[in-house]
Amino acid sequence: MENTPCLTADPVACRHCDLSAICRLTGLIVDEDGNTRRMPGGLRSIRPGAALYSAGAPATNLFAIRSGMIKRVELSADGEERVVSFHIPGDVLGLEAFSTGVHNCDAIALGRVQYCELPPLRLTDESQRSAAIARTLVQVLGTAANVQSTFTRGSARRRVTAFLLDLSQRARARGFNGEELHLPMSRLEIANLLDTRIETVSRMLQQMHRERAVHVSGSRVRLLNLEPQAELASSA
Amino acid sequence: MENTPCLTADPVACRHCDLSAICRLTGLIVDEDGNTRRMPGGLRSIRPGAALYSAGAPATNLFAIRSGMIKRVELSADGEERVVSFHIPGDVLGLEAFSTGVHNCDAIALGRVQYCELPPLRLTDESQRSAAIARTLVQVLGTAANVQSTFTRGSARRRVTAFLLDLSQRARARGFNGEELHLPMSRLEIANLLDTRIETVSRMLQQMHRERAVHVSGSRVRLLNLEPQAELASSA
DNA sequence: CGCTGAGTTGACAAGATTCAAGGGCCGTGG
DNA sequence: CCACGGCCCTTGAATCTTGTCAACTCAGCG
Repeated sequence: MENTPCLTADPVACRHCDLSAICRLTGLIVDEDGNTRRMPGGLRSIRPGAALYSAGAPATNLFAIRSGMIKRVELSADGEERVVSFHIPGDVLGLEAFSTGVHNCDAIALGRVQYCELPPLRLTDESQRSAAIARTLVQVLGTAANVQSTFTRGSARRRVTAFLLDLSQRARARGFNGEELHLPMSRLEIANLLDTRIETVSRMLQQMHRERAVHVSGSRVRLLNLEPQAELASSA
Repeated sequence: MENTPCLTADPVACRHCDLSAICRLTGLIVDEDGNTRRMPGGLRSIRPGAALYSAGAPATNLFAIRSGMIKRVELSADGEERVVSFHIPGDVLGLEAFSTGVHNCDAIALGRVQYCELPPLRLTDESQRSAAIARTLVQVLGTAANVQSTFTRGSARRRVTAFLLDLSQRARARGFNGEELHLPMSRLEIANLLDTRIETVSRMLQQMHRERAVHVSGSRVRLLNLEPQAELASSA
């Protein structure tokens, strides 16, 4: 009766969303068991390539992705784009910029994206609720902080593996199928996340395909026998 | 009359410390203009190689480095050590682990380190102070989160450059001399931060030395004409 | 039906790692 | 005081990995 939903098509349930604790605290949703209580401002959506927010814009709101995927990108001085992270339904965006109050990267939709938008949180009052929200923020933020540099360490093979495993695990944590991935982003965008080249990503995926570690077919990747590579350089 | 203090020897003033806002909020220090009011628990110190905290230990306290430097290291499964970050006086440690309540890396002193230790913060009460503290935490954490993957991106040359510039900038922000660096860590530890090899770090430093970009003499490095190599993109 | 853009593949060049050897510094012990 | 060994850093040469450039396939679309 419960078919695992598709990462790139189906919306995430509130109970799997990082924002749900805050939503409940702020009284935006009442219903806990997965059903959406329509929020003030409603469930919004943007089209492929559109920006959830842009670098330089004031950062006051929080966003929770409900369906589709987002890439966060920084444009370096020389016009190269570097992908900071990909986000799936259940992820919260906007928190990273709280320290400066200004977004430092663009958040671009890879395909159609539905999301919830939270009005600015007021942490300034004396309510118990305010403190509880702050604590939750510190937690969410701390979790996110401890991640990302895995993707730019080690060999190209290890990076691609880490990328796939990370995506798979996160999908599973949100109630999606972690074996059957869709990858709505281009090879170039993957390469920009992993700090390597498009040809290298392609070669690694094909190599892993030949070795039956994954099954690659365009943007569709099935994880078969994917061992997290410790740190490999030379093979005898 | 004001001689800029030495990064690896002199203590940082409270006014340059990230923790000072919190110290003031919690009433631990009263004096704002750089003088230390002895804190409850006092100014502690550890010897070279000793741990400020270790992976797996419960994370409740905050630490502010007053003098000396700290490396944070993760031991990977295969026994390799990977350096997560270096910290200078004025930096706050311990916050990264707030989400899990358990430290995920070791914090090791590179030389003698003096530090302040803050007892567990209680964010649970309803006071205005509590909310203010939480806001400060979110800010400090957010700033720290936006950094680290610069060091593992791009060519080896770019990484070494980024490493030196980052250290220099942070030193300056704390009131130290940003041109004359001491580097109490070994080449191996630098290499482990930059995800490269000790020989590569050595070669890059010597190359930059020959080009008069820096002046290298063992652990002493003077920045002369260090251009940030393409794709700077420092996130504010 | 040919254009276009994304993905793949091959050949070669550039860059990084590996292996090996040597130099300098420092503490220990003769 | 000097000799010695250990450790860290540097340097060179061979090798491997990744980047670069170019060609080709394939699917979508006019």
